[in-house]
Amino acid sequence: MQKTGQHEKAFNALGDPMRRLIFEKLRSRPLSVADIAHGLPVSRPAVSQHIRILKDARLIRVRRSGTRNFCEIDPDGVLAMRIYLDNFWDTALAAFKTVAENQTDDE
Amino acid sequence: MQKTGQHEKAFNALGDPMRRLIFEKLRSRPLSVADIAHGLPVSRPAVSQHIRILKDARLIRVRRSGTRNFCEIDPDGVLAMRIYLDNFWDTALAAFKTVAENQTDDE
DNA sequence: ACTTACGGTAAGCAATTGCTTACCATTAAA
DNA sequence: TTTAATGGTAAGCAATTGCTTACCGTAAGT
Repeated sequence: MQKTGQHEKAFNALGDPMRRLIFEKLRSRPLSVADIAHGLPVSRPAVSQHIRILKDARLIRVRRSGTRNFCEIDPDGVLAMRIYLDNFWDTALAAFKTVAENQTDDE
Repeated sequence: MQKTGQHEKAFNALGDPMRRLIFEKLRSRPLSVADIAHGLPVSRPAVSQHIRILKDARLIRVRRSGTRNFCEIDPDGVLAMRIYLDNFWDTALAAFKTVAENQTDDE
């Protein structure tokens, strides 16, 4: 009973360029919200809102430390997308084969 | 020199629920535009517009046959996303390790 | 030639989304 | 305790996006 689409929210979250940018920033190391906002062409509250969406999609995790919120990649959401795409890939290629066979249906 | 982000358009395209639905419909077999629209809660022109975006993202291909346009999965866009995520996965996990090591920095 | 099926495009509208500026709460430093 | 740093949330606005209807072109069928 897999709860329909953990990947749905993830795709939705990464559908936005700014969120992909934030996601990329966290690729190599955890950063505080302010750190993330620094250098981005949007305000800090805007970043906060993006962070919530990324968190809901389980693409990042937020860990509080003092007054700062450190964000880091959450493997769960990333894995969900990988699994979905890997699975999609397999069935799509299988379908391709079937079509090819039916097309070369020659005996 | 990889041309910055073939995956960008793909993530953008799959960021929309209706486009994910269309994408899913094509998973097992090619379908005409009308076939895709049939059963969806939106008009056929709406489907046409989604198809263009999916095509631009190289997630689907369109092959004309008589008066019908058959859509099918394009492995290119899917592969681009897979490669991006696989790569992301690797570097993110490597970063996790580094953090863990520095955290247990006890001598 | 007429008609029907298929489907792309444009214009306009409605809903959603992303951003900003407030404002407030919490924690650490003075 | 006062002050500064950090950051979440709300309200409002602007831009984008997705949808519809209308229209037109092309290819098959009659």
